[in-house]
Amino acid sequence: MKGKIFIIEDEASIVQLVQLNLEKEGFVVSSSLNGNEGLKELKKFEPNLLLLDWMLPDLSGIDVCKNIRRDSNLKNLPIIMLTAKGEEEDKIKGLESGVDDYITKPFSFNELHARIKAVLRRSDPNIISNDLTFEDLKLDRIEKRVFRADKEIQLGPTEFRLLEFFLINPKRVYSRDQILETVWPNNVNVESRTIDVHIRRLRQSINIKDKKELIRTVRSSGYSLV
Amino acid sequence: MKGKIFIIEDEASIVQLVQLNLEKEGFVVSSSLNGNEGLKELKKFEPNLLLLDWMLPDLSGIDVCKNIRRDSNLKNLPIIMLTAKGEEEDKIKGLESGVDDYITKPFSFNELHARIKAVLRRSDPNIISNDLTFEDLKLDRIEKRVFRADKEIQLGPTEFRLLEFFLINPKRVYSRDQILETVWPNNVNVESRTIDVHIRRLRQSINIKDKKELIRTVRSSGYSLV
DNA sequence: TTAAATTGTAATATTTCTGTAACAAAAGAA
DNA sequence: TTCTTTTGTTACAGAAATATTACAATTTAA
Repeated sequence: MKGKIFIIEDEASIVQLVQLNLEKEGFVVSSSLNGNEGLKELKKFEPNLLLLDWMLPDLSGIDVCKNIRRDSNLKNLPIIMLTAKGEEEDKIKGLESGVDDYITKPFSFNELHARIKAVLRRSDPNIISNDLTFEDLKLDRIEKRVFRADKEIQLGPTEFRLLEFFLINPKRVYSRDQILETVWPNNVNVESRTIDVHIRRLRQSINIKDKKELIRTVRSSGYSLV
Repeated sequence: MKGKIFIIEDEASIVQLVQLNLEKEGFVVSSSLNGNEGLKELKKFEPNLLLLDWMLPDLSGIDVCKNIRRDSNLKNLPIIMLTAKGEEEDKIKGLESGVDDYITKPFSFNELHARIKAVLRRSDPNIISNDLTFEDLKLDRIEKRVFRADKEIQLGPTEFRLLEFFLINPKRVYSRDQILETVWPNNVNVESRTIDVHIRRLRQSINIKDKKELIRTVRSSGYSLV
């Protein structure tokens, strides 16, 4: 799944077209033709991104936007505003009201797609694909494969989950307790030093000679991917 | 490739919608907004099927149709007529003039797709492929046959469904639960370990010596086709 | 109806993975 | 330096997951 996108736009033809195209790209899409209803459905649908028309029959796009930014659950929802030609002077106003990007109608689908990807990449990089990557490291969550410099690497289940964990937030340092909580199934009790051993195993697997060490030890704090 | 479809229809919105959907299904699609031009482009495009609007700005659908039937190269081109509601009395006239099927607007895409498949199956069964393939593996869903490297392989019903399942999403790793849910009829209760046995049987059947193993075991995750 | 094929399960064998302990090495602190 | 703390490394036994086999029950075909 690439992510969920909600559309609030009153021109049904645009909605259909965009929806179809996005679904073709692997997004899950839902839509609403006006602002008030849209706001309600939004909360149920929990999208990763909102495409919002500037001019709506009831509320204006800006009003919808403000509403969203006021809602603690939706505060961080990325929004791309759809504006008609000639409304461009309002750009700045739109961005001020908390829009992440805007696009002028008529737009090509490619342009829209590019912007969606850009915005999503900023807000939630994992949605764009099921691959987690960091430098020359790639982890495919669907096929359950790991590559370093395009060479496949064999990992045991725990090492796989461990690497997956680090790849979600590279560079960040995690304590052994944090690692334990997330990577190990709940309610198991393992020694904190066990992690050292798994780190060692992971290191051994992903390290390639002449390539730099990818896992950093932070004494008295934990480990991180660098 | 599933085949080429040409559309002659003057409502651009319908054309767009249908075209997108058909392309999503794997057809190659081209279109024209009026009859005369459509006839010309038809000959270049060489479609396997024509979607023809009843009411066109210049020629009527029937005229286009008659034209086609008179042309020795296009004589056998299957045609599905698109009619608006209320024109239904004309059905018979349409079919008499050499139309293979007709569909009334507004129609759902599913309905259209079903009719297209039906017509194509009659006129050119090879186009509607019900084969799933992956590398040198081929599964014919209609004839219920499986081939590896052009040699037919005998499978039991369950192994067949299992392989069919893997072929729909090759490379993707499925858990035993996912496999159970999809491959086994609902509401049956079989041990999750039973799958191992069927995997073994499937492996035994589709493996050929000197050829690589096709089913990959991903410890603690499941299986996939590779 | 009989024979053959198919299916699910249990029992057993095999493989792979995991956690721990013990010791070595490194980094800080005194 | 020397001591203390933290991390690295290794080996290994037990655990866990998968493979394989055999068999009885059931379905299908002859």
